[in-house]
Amino acid sequence: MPTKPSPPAFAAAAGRTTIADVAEKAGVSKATVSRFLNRRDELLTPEIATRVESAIAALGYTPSPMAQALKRGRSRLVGLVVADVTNPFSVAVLRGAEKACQEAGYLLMLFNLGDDSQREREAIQALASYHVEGLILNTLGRDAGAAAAVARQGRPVVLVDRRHGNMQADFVSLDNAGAIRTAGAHLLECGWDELLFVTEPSEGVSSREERVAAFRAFLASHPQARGAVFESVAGDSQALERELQQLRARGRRPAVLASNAVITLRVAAAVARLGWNFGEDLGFVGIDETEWAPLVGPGLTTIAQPTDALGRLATACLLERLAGLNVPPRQILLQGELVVRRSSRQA
Amino acid sequence: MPTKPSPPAFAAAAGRTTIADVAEKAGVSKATVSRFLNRRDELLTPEIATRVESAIAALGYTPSPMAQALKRGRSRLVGLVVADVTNPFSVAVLRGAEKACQEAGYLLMLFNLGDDSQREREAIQALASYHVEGLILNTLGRDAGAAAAVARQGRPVVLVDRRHGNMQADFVSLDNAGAIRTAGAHLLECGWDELLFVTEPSEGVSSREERVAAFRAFLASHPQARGAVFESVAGDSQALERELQQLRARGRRPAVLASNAVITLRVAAAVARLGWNFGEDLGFVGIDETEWAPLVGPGLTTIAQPTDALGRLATACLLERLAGLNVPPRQILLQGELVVRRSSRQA
DNA sequence: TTGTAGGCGTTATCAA
DNA sequence: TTGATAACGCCTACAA
Repeated sequence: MPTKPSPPAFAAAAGRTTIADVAEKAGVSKATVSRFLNRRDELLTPEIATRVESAIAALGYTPSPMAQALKRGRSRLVGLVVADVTNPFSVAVLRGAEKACQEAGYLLMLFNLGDDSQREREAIQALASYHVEGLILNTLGRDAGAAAAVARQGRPVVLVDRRHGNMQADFVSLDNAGAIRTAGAHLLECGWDELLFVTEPSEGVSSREERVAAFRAFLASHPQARGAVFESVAGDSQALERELQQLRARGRRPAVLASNAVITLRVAAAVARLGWNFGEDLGFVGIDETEWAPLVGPGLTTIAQPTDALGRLATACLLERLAGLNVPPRQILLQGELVVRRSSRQA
Repeated sequence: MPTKPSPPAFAAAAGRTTIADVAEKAGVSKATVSRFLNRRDELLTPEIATRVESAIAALGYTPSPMAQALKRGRSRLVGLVVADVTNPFSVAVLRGAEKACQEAGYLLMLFNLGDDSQREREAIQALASYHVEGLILNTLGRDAGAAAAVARQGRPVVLVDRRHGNMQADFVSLDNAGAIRTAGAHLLECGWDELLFVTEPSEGVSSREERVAAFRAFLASHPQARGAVFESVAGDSQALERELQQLRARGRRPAVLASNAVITLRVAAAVARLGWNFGEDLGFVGIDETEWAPLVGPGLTTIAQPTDALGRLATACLLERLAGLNVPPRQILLQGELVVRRSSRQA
């Protein structure tokens, strides 16, 4: 009994077309096809080159990135780990990073932690196992081990918005101190002088800590302003309302500086429940520009983060490292932009 | 001069530890390790099993998914293509899908089109080249070819929210007609009887078309209501304002039904510019629940889509197909939930 | 300039 | 029950 004579043909039909198929069709060796693909410069006979070229076209051949990765150790994959995709800031950064990756011929593999910082190690390992060439991290970095291990393997890591304890890596972020100063100065200029900085509990998130510290520093250097810090926890809206009432009892020109969009949402909800009006009963500036900021109350003044640039720069840093750049960890801080609306209007 | 005697040691240090390292350490063959990993049932000598086990633990070995994918043709990767990550609906679906994937031991590879439908083919090919086992598509499907090719290769495709012309595939979506009926009936009950359905130009997006058609059907079956459809294009806010003014001129109880969150944003902006109040000058219901809906004006009534369930079900469909389920394309329609706020309040 | 052969890390087939 | 060995699709010395 003759065994089936056509296992290769069958395989080709079922699977995708491989370099061997191209080689056969062109009547050359696999090596020649590979060379044609990678280093066209290495003078191939024009005739052979065209033969290979048309075979590739005819078969619609594309190299398998997985096989390439396996062989060369490079995958043209960049891993992006986000603490929470639900966060518009992260999504905006993601888009910037994605564009930059695309332009450089890289593919972005996204891993979302869903705000479960336990999963960070798992995420990094998963990504590493797919041989991502580098990592962009917008995470807590509670578990320094995983990222450090990747870095030690010589794969560059870039941190966005959140530093990781002692990790040595490029870092790209909003200039938090500058943003706070801008916001605070704006509020003061508009006559709001009893300030409350509302933030999520810092829980080790560096950007939150930096913003609080910057706010305190701002107060110290502006004696004409009075201010306090309030940590708003997720479930407890009553505490926030009480705090706002006390704030208003303290001064005639009270204002809130919200440390991010999540807090802005909470403050806006509380203000609605209290029946107050932004820009009259309470001044307001929030970090993070959102599509809905113009629509809440009379419009909310915000500090817009350069999210697209953050994503692009993070990617750029990564690609430079990939290209061999070997300098100490860099820190890139970008300015926020004040978007004035009526929540901070002059008295 | 002796050449370096330890290329393997070096390679192991620089790269990751491989199955060969484990085999060596345990004093067995690679095949045995592989068997231990995959089919523990195939009775291994307990002693060998433990030896392998501890070698794996000692080395911290994890199999390389890429090598596995290369060998078995399966990658434990699911591809998700989104027309626009900026869309909160897509992100919410993404989260649901991601959870389901994680639970099943799959990794989600995200590709974002950035609303550039030209890139769909490119996205699908990129994903396919990484041997994703299946595809979840939340896209226009203008270019039927790419997805169809994947499907033809026996890789399941699931469509979310948007159908693709003639493509035969599982489809998971909001029950658009039901949602429109619910919203319309609610407005009528509350006394709003001069309706305007505002939508983005349909541009071949099936969900948009279905919603418009459902609205027309609703009008036809409710003679007491009067209504019209308005297509709002991205840049032209003036046209929308004019339309709203005409609407209000037509009837004493005018209301808008917004076909999604993008439109809700535009309508809210127009209403703010006109100085109107939702729930007084204009009734309102919008499809898509958002975090900011409670904060705009007196609170916006919405139809919340079961985004998490959509994502999970899409994944479930995919996994069933992967497991060999072979039935004709299914269509899974989920109900939306009416979230009543004051924008639709009774006269 | 082109082809042969070996190996990347796995799994699967076949002997032993 | 275990171990060689040959692929998977690709790249790259090295040889021709």
